[in-house]
Formats: sequence, C-alpha cells, structure tokens
Amino acid sequence: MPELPEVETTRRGIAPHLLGARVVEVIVRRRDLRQPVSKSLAAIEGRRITGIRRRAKYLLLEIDDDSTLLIHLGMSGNLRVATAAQPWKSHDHLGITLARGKQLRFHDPRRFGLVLRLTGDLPAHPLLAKLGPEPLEEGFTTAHLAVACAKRSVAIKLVIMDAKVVVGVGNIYASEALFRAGIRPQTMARRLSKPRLAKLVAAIRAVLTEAIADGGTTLRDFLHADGKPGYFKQRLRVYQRTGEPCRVCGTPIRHTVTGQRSTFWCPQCQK
DNA sequence: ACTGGCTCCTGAGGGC
DNA sequence: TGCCCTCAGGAGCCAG
Repeated sequence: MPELPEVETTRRGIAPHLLGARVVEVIVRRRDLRQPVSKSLAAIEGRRITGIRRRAKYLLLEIDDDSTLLIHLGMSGNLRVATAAQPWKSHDHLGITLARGKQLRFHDPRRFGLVLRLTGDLPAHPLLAKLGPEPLEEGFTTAHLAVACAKRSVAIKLVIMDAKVVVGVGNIYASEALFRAGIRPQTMARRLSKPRLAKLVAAIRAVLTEAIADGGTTLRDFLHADGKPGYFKQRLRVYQRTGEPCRVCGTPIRHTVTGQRSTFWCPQCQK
C-alpha cells in the first residue's frame, strides 16, 4: 500500500487538476470501504476545491463549504485523474467530476481505504487526533524517538511503524530505513542508544525524501495520478530481496517476520 | 499500559 | 490447465 512517499506523490499529481476546480458531480459506485463512504458526499457538488493537503497517509481535500474530504488509500488504493467519458474499471469505487470533463477516480481492490466528508474541528477527529509528528518536519527529533523507545519491549521496526510515534513509515520504508541506519529490525527498542536513534531519524528522513523524489515505490497497485508507476523500487536495498546479495557487502539478504509483517535485513551491515 | 494476534478484502503467484 | 495455499504497501480492535 501506499506509504508516505506514495501518498505525497499522489497529492502532487492530483493537486494541479483539483486546485480551484468546481465539483460538478460525485458518483459513488460502491460505498462499503473500511468505513462507509459519507452519505453527505453529494453536498460538495457545486462547491470548489480550495486546498489539497496531506497528513500522515491521509489526503485532505479542502472544500469551500468548510468541509474536508479525508481520503486514505489503504493497502491497494490509488487516485487518478481521468475524464468522465473514460470507462470505469472494476474497483473504481468513486468518481468526482470536475469542470471540463475531468474526473478524479478512487480505485481500491481490497477496499481498506476511506473516503469521508468531515465537518467541524478537523484536528480533533478520532482518525487524526492521535497521530505523531510528520517524519519530514521539525517535530520528529531524536529526543522524541528516544521517549517513544524508552521502556518499550518491542522490536524497533514496530515502533517506527507506529503512527502514534511517527506517521507515514510503512513496511517497505521501515526495513529500508533500518538498513541505512545499520540497526537490526528485531532489536528491542529500549536497547538502542541515543546516537543510534539519531542515525535512525536521519535514515527515515533520507529514505522518505529520496522515495518522494523518485515518485514512490510501485510493487503492484500503486500508480501516479496519471497512471504511471513510481521508480523507487529500483533503489530498494533490502525490501523483497531475500537471498540476493547486499548492495553494500554482498551478504545474502535475510527475511524474518516481525509483528506479522515481512521484514528484510542484512545480517552483516545491521547489528 | 503494553503486547501480540486477528481482522477486514481481493488478486497474484507458486506448488502440485 | 486448474486448484489450493500463502502472501500483500494499513491500521483498528481485542484479549491477556
């Protein structure tokens, strides 16, 4: 599924088409996503889209009636800018038609995604209220991560994937960041020294920044708003490279399971 | 308060 | 070819 770089790539792709555009029609073909699509979605018809932000892995479309569309892509979702005339593909669950025939399509085979219309106090919404800092903003510091790791008897990989600690780091970039920081994913969080956590903070920032620059990672479902894939897959150093030589030392990459999720690491480079 | 495990859903890929 | 099993980029919820 889309992690932070894929969601940010999507945001940048759709923004030029959506910003300032008027909504002509909302078409809901399938309502049963992770939560039902908001019944009030049709209320944005005739309204204008005034902003497109990202918080964690959520996209926030700001509407000029002071409501916000909150969109999450789940594991298999993508948004693309099509035309209203284009035929619907299976699992295209929702379309937002804009002026001049453009249409934003929400596509999500597994339906773990979300499309909600929120009104009122946005930061207080239960889906947003407990989120940790953005990894590419100032609030994500070594001191912050150290507090989150203190006394925690879980693998460090699970800590950096915990959205209450830091948002946007999913299963791909968790393995990649830990490789770059030279830390084994299964290391107990409370056993890591401050200098090692500082390396991890820097590694998370670096890997996410590079992935955004490359337009994200396409493994299967993720596509840009224009239908093209992301290219960061070519730069993955450990993810899904079991048995292949480490790009640094040549040792075969290993695979383990941490918290029911696949984990990839180099036994030589990571201690 | 933590921690680990299960769950939602569909499709792809491997083994036999 | 076809069937069955396992696994997949997220994250909320539950029980111990």
